[in-house]
Amino acid sequence: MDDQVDHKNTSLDEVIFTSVADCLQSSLVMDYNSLEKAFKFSPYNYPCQPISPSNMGQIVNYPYLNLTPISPIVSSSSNEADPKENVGDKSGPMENHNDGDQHGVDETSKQLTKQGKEKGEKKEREARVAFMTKSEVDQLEDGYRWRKYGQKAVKNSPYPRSYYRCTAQKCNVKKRVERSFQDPSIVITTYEGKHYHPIPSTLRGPMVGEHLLGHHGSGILHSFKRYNQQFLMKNQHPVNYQSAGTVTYQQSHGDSSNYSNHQQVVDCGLLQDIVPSKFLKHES
DNA sequence: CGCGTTTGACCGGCGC
DNA sequence: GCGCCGGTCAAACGCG
Repeated sequence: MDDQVDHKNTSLDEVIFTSVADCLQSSLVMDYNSLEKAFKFSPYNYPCQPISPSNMGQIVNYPYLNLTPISPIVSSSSNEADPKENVGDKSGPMENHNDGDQHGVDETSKQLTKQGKEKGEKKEREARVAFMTKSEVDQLEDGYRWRKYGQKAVKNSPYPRSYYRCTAQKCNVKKRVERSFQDPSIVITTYEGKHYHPIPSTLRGPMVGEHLLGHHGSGILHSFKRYNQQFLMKNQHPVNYQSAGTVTYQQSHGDSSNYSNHQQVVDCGLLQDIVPSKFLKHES
């Protein structure tokens, strides 16, 4: 592939957001596979993006990740009929999707495969959240246990994409891990779905996140959706959860800077998702 | 033996 | 209809 990023997909040349809010306000629909292209705008050009207290909420749900938001990029991951119709003011049947979708993507797809789909019913996908990680290891330690169920070569990339599924029972959260072909030191991890269980306590002992999430183990997307709700209130825009899409973060991984990184994250409002607003007052 | 990984086959969506 | 591609399945295999 050459340098041209001119595709049938929406051109990502226009896709530089400084906050999740920007992303959500945008009607842009970005395919997951376009993340790779989008990333080239973000990793080093925006090493210290403004961190909104809201988008940090997502990170809480993966307490093992010490993430620094770089360029949050919203991607519609919904397979809803036409993305063009999916964004914007769609008031379709998905607004109440946040609490009843425990059946998950996997079962859905499997059922669709083996039983055939209902007429006119399309497979729905969870919104996805992508993280960029500068790491030599592909597997991020995010506190959850994953089982690899597939690996595929990625077109135009020498690096394969690995598919993982959460090993927890009835948890259909999946993630994809691949390396950026433009910068092999960058690992792109995409989470899909939400955890409805606590973080396994076997890793590194009890974590803050485990307690905080214990009530429902919300998961990264849960917060994301909650953020959307906040965003909704702030902006009075109907935002379709399903079209909320992918948000991209960058993580510094595997060295002593982790902690400071984490501190930075917290300082920037990491706990907004779970900590009363008084903790955030200093920011506003 | 249980759990996780590997890997080729298979399937569905999509563009031509 | 055909081919490409992304995603998933599942048997075989490895490891502790």
